[in-house]
Amino acid sequence: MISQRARYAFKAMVALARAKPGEGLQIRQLCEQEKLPRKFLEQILLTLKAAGYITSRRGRDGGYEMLKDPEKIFIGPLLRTVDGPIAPLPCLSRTAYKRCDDCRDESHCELRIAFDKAYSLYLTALEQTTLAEVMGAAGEPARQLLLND
Amino acid sequence: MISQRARYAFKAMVALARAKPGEGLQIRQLCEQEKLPRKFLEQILLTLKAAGYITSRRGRDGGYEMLKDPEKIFIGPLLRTVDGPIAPLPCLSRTAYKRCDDCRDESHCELRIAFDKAYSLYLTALEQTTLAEVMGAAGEPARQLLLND
DNA sequence: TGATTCTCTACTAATCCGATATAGTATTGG
DNA sequence: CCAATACTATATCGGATTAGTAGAGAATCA
Repeated sequence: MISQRARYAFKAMVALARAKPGEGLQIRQLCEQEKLPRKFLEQILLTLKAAGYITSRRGRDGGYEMLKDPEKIFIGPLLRTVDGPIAPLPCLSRTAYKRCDDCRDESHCELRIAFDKAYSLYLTALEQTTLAEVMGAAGEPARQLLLND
Repeated sequence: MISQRARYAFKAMVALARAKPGEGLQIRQLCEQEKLPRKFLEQILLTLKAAGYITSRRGRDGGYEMLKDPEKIFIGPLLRTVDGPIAPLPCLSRTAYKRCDDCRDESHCELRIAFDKAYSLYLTALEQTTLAEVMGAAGEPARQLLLND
């Protein structure tokens, strides 16, 4: 399960992507529109800003605004920014690789092999899907799930 | 990241699958061979037993033994029995489906759409891979990762 | 200047995770 | 039969993480 944090981040990004360019949104509007807890959201927006996704202005007419083109925002990195590493095992992580303490031979580790393929597919999909695509698909008539668990 | 619990479970299953049929392993052997904390492992073995993967015998020459054919043990369900639902969102879970509280229209939810495809691929892979396959692959010469994160 | 809005750090309550403790039940060799 | 052995079951616990709050501070603009 992804964290609540990641969900809020995602919702905020969608809202900001929908706002007219040049016109940002204030945190108050974000909270009210999407029903997000304000102070928690503040933190999240700061990390999104630090990661270069959005920008902000202080003062009377301040607010947050999308900085990066939604067609260039990929779900994978966005998720990683707020939730940290995505990999199911440390030894499968590219951004936070760590050898398992007790692992004798990584290339013959059953656990690693068990998750390698599945995770590779998962990550690739997340890294190729853009925020723009997702928003486009959400606007269309209706959708069928591909599959669930 | 999968839990420590799941890792221990996995290791124990591999060890039990390797043991000769008819000859089980005692928990002490499992702990020593794989360096697992004993009391924690006991709990895990109980849930594996409850799920029908293994069987056990009490008393002096007791122990645990593989019950299910490793060719019929799929990684996905195995993971689910120890770690619970795998899905990144409750609304994408088949075994533990739950609607998100604030969701107006599930079929147009950006968050859901963003993870649908990736998760579908992940789950399908995990549900098609067997313990036997993984153990076979681990025995072969060397392996290249498909990809990491 | 002062109202407004973002920024930054610290804090907290609740939950989860990994692990241990303890008491009990079944089996079997002697 | 009994004592040692091994599994069963439940309660507990410390530490880490998560979700969220508090409050002081800094920028902006009328």
